[in-house]
Amino acid sequence: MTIAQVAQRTGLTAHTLRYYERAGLMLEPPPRGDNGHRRYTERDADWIALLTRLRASGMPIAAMRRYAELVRRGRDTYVARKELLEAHRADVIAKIEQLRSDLEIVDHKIDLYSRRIMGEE
Amino acid sequence: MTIAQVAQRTGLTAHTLRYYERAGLMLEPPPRGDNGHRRYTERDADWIALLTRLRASGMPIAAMRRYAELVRRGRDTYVARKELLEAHRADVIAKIEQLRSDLEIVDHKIDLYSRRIMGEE
DNA sequence: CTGGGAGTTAGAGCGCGCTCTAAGTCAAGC
DNA sequence: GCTTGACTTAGAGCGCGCTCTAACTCCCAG
Repeated sequence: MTIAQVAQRTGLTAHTLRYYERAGLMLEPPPRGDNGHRRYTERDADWIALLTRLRASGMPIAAMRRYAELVRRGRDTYVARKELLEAHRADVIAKIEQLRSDLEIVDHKIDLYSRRIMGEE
Repeated sequence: MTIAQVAQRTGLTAHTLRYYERAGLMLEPPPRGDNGHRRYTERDADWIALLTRLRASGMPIAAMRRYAELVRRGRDTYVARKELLEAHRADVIAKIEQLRSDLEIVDHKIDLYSRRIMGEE
């Protein structure tokens, strides 16, 4: 798989894929073909897909790097990995709650404007 | 009210309050005392509190500026204000949905590790 | 043999939202 | 008078996550 294909598949750009690699997010740097081009495996693509999900949920690059390091270190980091994800999970839930609460104010304001608009017309 | 008091109350720093003012987020620049210091009114503090809620819900500074402009322009912008907030509301809801969906993957992974840890011990 | 297209690198640049610095003014307390 | 502390300004700097540029190599089609 070429970098362009992985980009296509994951929605990231080739630039970003190289950036992620530099940032230490890959389990191992993808091997190169004779021409020096990266050749990604299916497993790489799956891993990158997972990264995009973690990223989309607001996990910082630094935490993703820590996670990648744990995965690289193998089976005896299951507990640490689980803890890392649980911490992230708590962050996400807190964020959702925060958004929900802020949404109330927005809704309230919208309501207010609705009534004012009604009152005028 | 001094800038420090408003900072205290809103959780922003004095630096940020001045930045918001420069960014055009205030309804009007707070008047100054004889010493040239800003003197905020209760209404200013309320407005800033609203800004922090909008900000916390992810509204960009630029959108907050547009909203402030509408408020400054007075009563005949109710519809536009409502539309702006409704657009923001849709953004927030979409974000919440996105987070919820990403959370599923995280939960799934946590589950996986739980079972692996169990299996090993 | 000549383009064109896809990849490579190191490193610069950008947009956002602050955050801080430097240099200055002013008022109150010792 | 002198220090301390709260404020003022213009503008620089920062952290994050990309995003892009320049210069290069390689390969293939015409």
